[in-house]
Amino acid sequence: MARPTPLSGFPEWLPDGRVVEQHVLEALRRTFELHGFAGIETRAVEPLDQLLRKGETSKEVYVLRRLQAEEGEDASEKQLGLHFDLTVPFARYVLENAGRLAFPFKRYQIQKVWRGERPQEGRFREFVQADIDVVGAGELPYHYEVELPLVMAEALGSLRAIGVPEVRILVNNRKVAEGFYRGLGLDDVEGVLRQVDKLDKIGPDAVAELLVAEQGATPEQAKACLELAAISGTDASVVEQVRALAASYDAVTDLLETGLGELRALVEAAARRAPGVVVADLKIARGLDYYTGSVYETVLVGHEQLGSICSGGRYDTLASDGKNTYPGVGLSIGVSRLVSRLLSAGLVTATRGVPTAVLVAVTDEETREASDAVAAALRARGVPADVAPTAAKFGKQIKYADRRGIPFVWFPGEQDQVKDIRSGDQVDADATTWEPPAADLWPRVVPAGE
RNA sequence: GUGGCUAUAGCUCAGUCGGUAGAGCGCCUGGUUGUGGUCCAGGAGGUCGCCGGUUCAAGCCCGGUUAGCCACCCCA
Repeated sequence: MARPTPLSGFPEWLPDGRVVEQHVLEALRRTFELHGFAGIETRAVEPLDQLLRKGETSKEVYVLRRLQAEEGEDASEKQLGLHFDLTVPFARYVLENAGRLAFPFKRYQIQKVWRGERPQEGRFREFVQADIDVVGAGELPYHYEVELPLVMAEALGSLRAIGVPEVRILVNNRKVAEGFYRGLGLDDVEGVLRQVDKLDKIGPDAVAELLVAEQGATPEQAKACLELAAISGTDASVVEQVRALAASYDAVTDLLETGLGELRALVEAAARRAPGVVVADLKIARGLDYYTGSVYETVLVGHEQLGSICSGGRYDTLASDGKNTYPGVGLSIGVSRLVSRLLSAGLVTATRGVPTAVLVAVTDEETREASDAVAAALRARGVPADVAPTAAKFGKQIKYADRRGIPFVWFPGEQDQVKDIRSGDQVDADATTWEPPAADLWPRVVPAGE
């Protein structure tokens, strides 16, 4: 078979990259569980009509079909698509299991998702998301909108030790934006948000033009939108700035006041519990139209161009079965986006790509069993050990270990010896008692350069 | 979905005016008694993405196609 070419947008890591990814996944899972989130996994597919409820995303959904599907089979059976996020499957799961779940229900979910996008750096067609959501039955207290981003701050903060840069969680509140725009007399809130969202890419002048041309705003309304978008800060003073701005345009509404109250609570709590991490930023819009309260977007400091690595928000109707509605709030980390940057920018590295801590050399094939016995004795005590593939010259066997990052080579004999191939130190050793230093026992993930 | 760029050794790339293919790194072997990395010597490895056209002659020019990268869109 000819050598296959890589498929763009379907990332695969080499073993040492996988070590990094798994460390990240483990760290996230641990933080989520420390905060009481229960883990679930949902199937990879959902009925197509469920997936399409979000509207615009339809083009991105991969549909599933049997290769030999009969003509007309698709019509009689329910069409299936691969899920493109974890929120839609979760909503379906909540409805399906509502009678067996206890609300408010806190869950985390770490799975692959698929999107038919044009790939780019940090943008994939198959990638891993790590979601946390809290969903209530009928109602959901506001304080969860404060707590969830702080859980994510803690989860991402736990990765600082391996070299992950600082994060900044930018927050806004849909009620603030909507209340402000409506107060100005702009009723196409979605449209305005979409234009304002381009601020970082095309600049304020171009956004102002778009607001006038596309949204039918007056130049003064456009100016007000830009002034709102320019407000940001880490304390409650942003609330006063917004209120003053709205007053100056006579655009104060009840909705705006409600949103400002919520934003203030979030910023104040965050300032106490995770100082400097959460920043109120009134230009954060989020394209998704189902958010109804707080919205969140997270950037890696120094890697802002990568885009958001963790986003989410509050939605009043995560799910609804007609009789009951289930409001929720959640965030999702783009694990693949994060890990791909950690690896490509050389921020984080694994000490080795194989688990093996000790390579047991083979003197000759007649005594391979003795080498196997050494490896077995090491493994029995929890030391990952491998046996050399051939009884090649010891130089080659050492090289075999070196190329894989295996730190120790064991030489069986009258008196067994073990060599630390980094230092060259070689000492007598006994397979029933010898242990490598704790730091060498398993591969570790460390900041690059250490 | 729209637009731009690219495609040569395992990797990163060079290849002039169109004249049958190069470097560095990596890999293999050797430098005597079974201990790697440095150094030295030697070696293997290419359908120049694919299909067609122009030409005496194409890696190079032209058309198509596929794939990759980047930007837009959107988003993790």
